[in-house]
Amino acid sequence: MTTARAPRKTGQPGRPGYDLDSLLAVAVKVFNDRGYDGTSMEVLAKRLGITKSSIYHHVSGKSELLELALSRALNALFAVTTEDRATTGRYVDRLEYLVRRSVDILCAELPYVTLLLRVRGNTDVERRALARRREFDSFVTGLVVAAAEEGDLRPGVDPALASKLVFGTVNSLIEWYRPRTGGSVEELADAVVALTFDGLRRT
Amino acid sequence: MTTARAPRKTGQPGRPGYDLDSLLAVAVKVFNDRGYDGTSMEVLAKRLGITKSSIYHHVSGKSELLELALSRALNALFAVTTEDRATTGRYVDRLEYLVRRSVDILCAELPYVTLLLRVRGNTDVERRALARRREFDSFVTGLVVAAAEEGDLRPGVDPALASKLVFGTVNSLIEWYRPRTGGSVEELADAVVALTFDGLRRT
DNA sequence: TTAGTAACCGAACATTCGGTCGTTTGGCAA
DNA sequence: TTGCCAAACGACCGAATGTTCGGTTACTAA
Repeated sequence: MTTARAPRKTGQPGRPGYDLDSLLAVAVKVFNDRGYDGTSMEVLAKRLGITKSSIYHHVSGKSELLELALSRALNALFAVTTEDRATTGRYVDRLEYLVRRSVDILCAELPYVTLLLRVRGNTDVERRALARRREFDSFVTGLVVAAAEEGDLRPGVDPALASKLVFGTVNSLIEWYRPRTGGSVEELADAVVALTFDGLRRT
Repeated sequence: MTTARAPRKTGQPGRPGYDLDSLLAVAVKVFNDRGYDGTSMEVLAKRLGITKSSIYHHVSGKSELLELALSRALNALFAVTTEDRATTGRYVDRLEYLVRRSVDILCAELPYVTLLLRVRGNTDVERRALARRREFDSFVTGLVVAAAEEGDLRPGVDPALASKLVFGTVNSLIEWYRPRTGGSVEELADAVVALTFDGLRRT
């Protein structure tokens, strides 16, 4: 569990070892295991199988690792908001599409999104990420409000509350979803949409 | 924001100041703001308005603060599992009751439950808390499975998945719920039950 | 006034933290 | 073989961390 050697790289000149991407992947995994603040460069190095100082060859510091990871998650999420089916058609349908695609991205970029959803705002890097995340949230809330105005939502549901709860459901996937445990991502997205839109109880 | 003096205490002998409960309340708030690992005894002392060393008069160390807080949250949650309406009647109704009461407790003990839901398992204290939390989760899953067997759930819903999603929804409250922002806790519990059991879409 | 008591203080401590530096290693192309 | 270069190394640094300890302060009850 301590050392986990043998990265990658082929063909290129220079000594073989980690490149930025493969190093980041390991780092994010460790950050999720122990929390960002709970992860020292020392234990990170140990899990990488290299020394502390070697990490600084790839990255300027601990916070850059965080920034790279958070950007990746945020870019993936924001990309959805400009997709065709998220910007045209009835708003319920846009909303359903957004929920579905969010599940996709959450699963595809699981470690990065996990890290994003746990950011507290202690540093500038974290605060910037939180600001972008709020942007995404307000896009979602806008969809729910518009869907309610179009009369496609169950009456009596507060749109602001509903959007928080729905994306609470989606985001809670990071607490337990692990790839390759039976069933495709599409089936999972179906289940999430079914539950959030039609509910649990037999009708 | 730095110093936040003036605790409480009356009548009793001894110098006035924090007692364990009032100190713990502040500590948990800070832990939630910055994360447990991201909170040093120094900044904690500053927010308490006393010195680092004074904290050790009330508590044996940082980890005891965490343990006290986590126990409080877990005890509150487990208390529900032995209540009458959670152990008798049709299983859907038990489940609905449990969801409703979980919302209550989440709101009533918000800081403590928030801390609990963010534990990563870095130390023994955290791992013990995670183990007790898993116990609670399996109680919930048991209810969902039984409700499905009684035929009260929408067909085609995987019980294990459903229980994870429903409690994902409930637990996501900690991300945004703040006391006294319009509406009682009961109304919130109603909304959560309505959404999880009947869904978002107009029927 | 005097005890008793609960809370607080300040200076120190060993350890761990994130980060720097100059040097070495291993694979490629010429 | 040579030269290049990306990657890794080990020793070190100042600052921050959690904790300890002996002493002080402010209140109550007698």
